[in-house]
Amino acid sequence: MKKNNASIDKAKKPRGNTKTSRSQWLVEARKLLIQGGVDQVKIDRVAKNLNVSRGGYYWFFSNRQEILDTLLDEWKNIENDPLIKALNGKNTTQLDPFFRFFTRLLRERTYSPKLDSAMRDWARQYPAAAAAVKLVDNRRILALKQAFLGLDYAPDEAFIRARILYYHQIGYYAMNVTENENQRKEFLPTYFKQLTGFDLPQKVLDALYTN
Amino acid sequence: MKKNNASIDKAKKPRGNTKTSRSQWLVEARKLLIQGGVDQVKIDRVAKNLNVSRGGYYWFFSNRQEILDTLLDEWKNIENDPLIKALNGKNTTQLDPFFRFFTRLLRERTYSPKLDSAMRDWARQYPAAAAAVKLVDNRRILALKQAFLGLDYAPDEAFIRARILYYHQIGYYAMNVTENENQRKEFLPTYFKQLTGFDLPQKVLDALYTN
DNA sequence: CTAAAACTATACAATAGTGTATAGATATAT
DNA sequence: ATATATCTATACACTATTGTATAGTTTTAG
Repeated sequence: MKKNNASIDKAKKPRGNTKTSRSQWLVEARKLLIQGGVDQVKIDRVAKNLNVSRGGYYWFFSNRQEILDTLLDEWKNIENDPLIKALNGKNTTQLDPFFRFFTRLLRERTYSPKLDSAMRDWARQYPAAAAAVKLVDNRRILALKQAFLGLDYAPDEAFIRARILYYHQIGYYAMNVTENENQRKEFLPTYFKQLTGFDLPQKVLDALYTN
Repeated sequence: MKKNNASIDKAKKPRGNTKTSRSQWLVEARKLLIQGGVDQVKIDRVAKNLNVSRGGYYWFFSNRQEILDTLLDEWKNIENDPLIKALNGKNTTQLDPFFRFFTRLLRERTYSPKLDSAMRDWARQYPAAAAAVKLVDNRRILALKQAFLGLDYAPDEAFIRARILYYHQIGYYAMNVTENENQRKEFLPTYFKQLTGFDLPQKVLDALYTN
């Protein structure tokens, strides 16, 4: 039993006739963004999904653009990027970053490829989103390049391999591939070999299946 | 000098007070679809871009959905898929399909990756679009697999290579990469080697630079 | 118990977009 | 020339969505 659910939001008890919080509006708006893209993030639909009238929205945000920009900022924040975290952990072997990277993609727990896609779509219309996407992509590709350098690839090859691996993943999700986790695990060793140039150790594969 | 511009549309001269044609509405709507996604395809904006009032739209189409569905159908049609055409041409060597495939992607003349992206976005909201995207993707991946089989890869490896190559391209464009044609040509040999397992012959590379 | 902070709900005005109805314009066939 | 098929323009009704204004509710502090 949790002592105080309100602490999820601001760690302080709300005073008045409160049903929602700023972060609840954000969570619900993010869902709509993921499902249907920016244009589907409509204040009245968010309110409806929160079982609340639109009125409260304008208490937390000044207009529609503000919640969109907030979602963009949160996504852009490096602290929230599971892929970067996966690549930057502590390593026993130089392949560790790749094990973690693939695991993260496979599991789709902390990483939301659909949110990424939504941001990419938005980027076509909205320059600020385009800038954010570029930043995030470059950051990830650079981190991947570092990982490939750790495998002793020459800088040029490391860069191209980083791009192929990253672009491939983007495409994989952009395609909305409907494989389930087990099917994806089946293909994993072949993908891993092709994309990194190294065999996926049986130990690592087993670990993916057991927990 | 063209004899008759109207022949572009229906090969018959329009009779009355005509400023647009069905296909002009489609062309203009497609532009909006590419630029901003389905939700940005608004009849009044298409009309404005055609310098015409909305009135005429409902002569050619019965409602908004109809032009969207028409765009989807046209895109889905295999006859209009430059990537399939590229892969299915006549070959001197077994690498020819790949030369043509890469050329098509590089040139971006007949192939519109942005339209592909827009369709993919739409697919998240609209089941018919999702089905079309799946169909087109599977068709292309299968054609790529055939090309890889021509290089004597085992069926499994051919399939995974087809996917990696295709997904990679999807991602490449989904990322809206801002490289110009020359930059892309520079990377081409390394990409080609990584993605096909074969060297790009100097002759082919030269041909890309000269014409 | 009461005040007031912190929202919520409702009503309203304004704008954007769709679809319909209909009168008007015009190029071609005859 | 003129009839008519083939559009175009305009006006209207309707719906969706945003933003504002304001009165109402409720919970906690004191």
